[in-house]
Formats: sequence, C-alpha cells, structure tokens
Amino acid sequence: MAGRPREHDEQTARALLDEAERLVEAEGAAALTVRRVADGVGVSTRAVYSVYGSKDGLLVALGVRGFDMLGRRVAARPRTDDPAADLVEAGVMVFRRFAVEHPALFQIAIQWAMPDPTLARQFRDVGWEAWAELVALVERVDLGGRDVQEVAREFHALCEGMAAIELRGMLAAGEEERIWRDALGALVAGLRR
Amino acid sequence: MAGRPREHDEQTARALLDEAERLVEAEGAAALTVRRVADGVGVSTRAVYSVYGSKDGLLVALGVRGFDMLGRRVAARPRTDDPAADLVEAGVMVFRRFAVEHPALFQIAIQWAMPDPTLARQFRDVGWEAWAELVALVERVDLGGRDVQEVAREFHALCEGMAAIELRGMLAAGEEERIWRDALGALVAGLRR
DNA sequence: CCACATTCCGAAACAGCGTTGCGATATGCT
DNA sequence: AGCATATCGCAACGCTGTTTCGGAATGTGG
Repeated sequence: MAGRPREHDEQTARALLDEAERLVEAEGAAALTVRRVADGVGVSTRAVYSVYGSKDGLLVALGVRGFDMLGRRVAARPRTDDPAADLVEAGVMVFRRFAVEHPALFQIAIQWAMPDPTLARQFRDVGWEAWAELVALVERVDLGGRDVQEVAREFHALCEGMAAIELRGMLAAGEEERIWRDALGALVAGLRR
Repeated sequence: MAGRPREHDEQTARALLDEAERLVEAEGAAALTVRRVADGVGVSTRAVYSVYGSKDGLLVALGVRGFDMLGRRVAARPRTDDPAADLVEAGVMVFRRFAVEHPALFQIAIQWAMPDPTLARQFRDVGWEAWAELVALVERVDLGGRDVQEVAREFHALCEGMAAIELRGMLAAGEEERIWRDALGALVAGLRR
C-alpha cells in the first residue's frame, strides 16, 4: 500500500523558487502570485501548496536562500593582516554585491519586505549563521573596548542603508563602489579612534 | 447648474489618511485595504476614490505626509557652534524620532515599502525639500573637500539602516539612543579626518 | 495477472481584494 | 416648482490566496 508517488520533487521546488525570485526581481513584489509562479514553471497552483505550503512558505524559502547565500560569501572572504580593510571589503564585495545581484532576496531576507513581517521569525536561524560570520570579521578589528555585537549592528546598518539607497537609484552611476568604500571606511575609522 | 455639492471635504480626507496610517501602524501594510479605511471613518469605499483616486493615491498621500513632517522637523533644529554635533543630534532627535513615532510613514516615504515602488516618484518633490534641509546641516560641517551631497547620502544611509534595524527590534532595549549617537558620531568623526 | 487500497494531482469553487458602472439622490439655477 | 447636474452607495467584475473534491496513477495482495 504505497499510493501514488509524489511528482513534485526537489527539482520542482528549486524551479518554483527560481521563478519566484525572477518574478520579484523583474516586476516587483506585487507580481509574485501563486498562479504566475506555477504557470511559469508549468505546473498547477496546487504544486506550490504541496511543496511550500503557502505563498508565505515561498517567501520564507526566499529568505532562507538569501541568508544562506550571504553567510557562505562572508565566510569565504580572505583574511589579510589588515582586519579593518577586510571588514570594509566584505561590506562592499559581499553585502553590496548580494544586494545588487539579488535585490529580491535582499529585500525579503534583510529588509523583511513582506506583507507579514512576522514571517521573518522562520528564517531567523539561517540569518543567525550569516550574522555570526559578520561578527567574526568585526571581532578581528581593534575597537577600543566597544561591544562587538553593537559594532556589528552599526556596520550592518550602514551596509543595509547604502544598499537600500543604491537599489533606489540614489547613488551616482559608476561611483557606487567608491562611495560604499568611503562610507564604510569612514565608519570603521571613526569607531577605531 | 451647480449639481450636488461634494460631501467629502478636506476633513474627511484627513480622517481617511489618519485611519490609513493607524491601520498600517497597528497591523502592518497588509491590513491597509480600501474597505477597512472607509469603514473605519464611516464612509463608503467610493469616498476614498473621490478623495484620493485610488489606494495608490492614499499611499502617495502618506508619503507626502511623512516627508512634510520630516522636512519641518529638520528645519526647526537649533544651530549651535558645533556643526558636527548638530548633525548627529538631528539624526537622533529627528530621523530616529520620526521613524519610531511614525513607522508606517517611515516605511512608505523613506523605504518605498509599497507594492509598486514607482509611486515614490509622486512624492519626490516633497522629499527633495526635506533632503535640502539635511544637506544644509551637512554643509556646515568641515569634511575636508568631500562632496556635500555624497556625505549627506552616506549619513542618510546610516540613519535609514539604524531606523530599519531598530524597528525590527534588533537594538538592545533602552540603549537605542546611545547606540545611534555612537554610530552617527563615529561616521561623522571618520569623515572629518 | 488483476483488483484494491492508497496517495497525489488538477480543475473548480470560495471569500476577499481593488476598482468601476449605474441607478438613486440631493442640491442650485431658471 | 421643476429641471439640470454632480455625487454617492450598491453591486458587479476580474483578480488574489486558499481549499475542496473527483479522478488518475501506482505498489501490493490475491
């Protein structure tokens, strides 16, 4: 008595998630509807509910994907003998790149840009792993007795704000990386004195 | 040939906007529906369309209200003989207070947290006025030849990021103001050297 | 080899959303 | 007084997320 085997495997799950991210990226959060995601992959709307339970489940999965990506990239950063520069470079080359290349994931995972922000609780664990990677980078910088968690928050705040502003098209075209380095460098320098 | 006089005057308009802000504040952006706003004020849904044209029009009006509030408060800040401190205090006492007291307006006006972010174009003018007030504060600080607009952007980015983080409950309770001052102070100090 | 029990999928239905067309209503001018 | 006119409230439309339900597909017991 085995019953009918499920047709929607892990491959369909990834295809659905890809389509969801693509939709938000291309047409904004309002374009993310269960019907369009299903149609884009070529399955019925029921498949989305079989795999992710609900539209909210889809959003949570996007958040997990975002934090997973972010955490891996921070961890993969090279460590030089200049911890302060390492931190700034991580901000520019990881956080900025992530936000620019995957704005939909940035908005969902980092900014909690969803109809129901309490859903963020469901990817808190994955987020914490990425957070720990950032803290590890901050820990290497001498900050004159400042609380590491607190500094990490402040650094993250500047990164998040810069990313938000850049995604809104408010940074001079072509100058984005320089301005990021200027801002992040100034914050770290100001914290060290 | 005068026709029937309109029943929904400026007073109803303000009542609708108040109710809209209250709804978003209390239950999140998803709770903002034309029907609920109308019911809350005691008029029909048609009134919302008579006054604001659409739900999007309501969102734009909330954005205008936010920027108007922000601009006035920045302009009203006292100028002391320490321009750098004035800037930091403006960030803490204006931007932070605004975000904490009116999170819905912050999310709409500043973060463009709407289904269709292109609506932000419609309150760009009011936003520019508030922006000019911030630039005026930055201009007084000696920044060693840095571009004023650019520094204003960086300062705004940190404020926006800190506000976003605080609204998500990620700052130690009771320590918020001190952390804001620490972060903003560090950025300004780092920019001045 | 067949029929059954079991499981899942897809189409259709439901409530709620933003929005709009239409009949009824309430006013000011002639 | 009666007509012209502009507004309002109700009901409908197409869309949304979600659920229900009948049919289809499979591994197993006879």
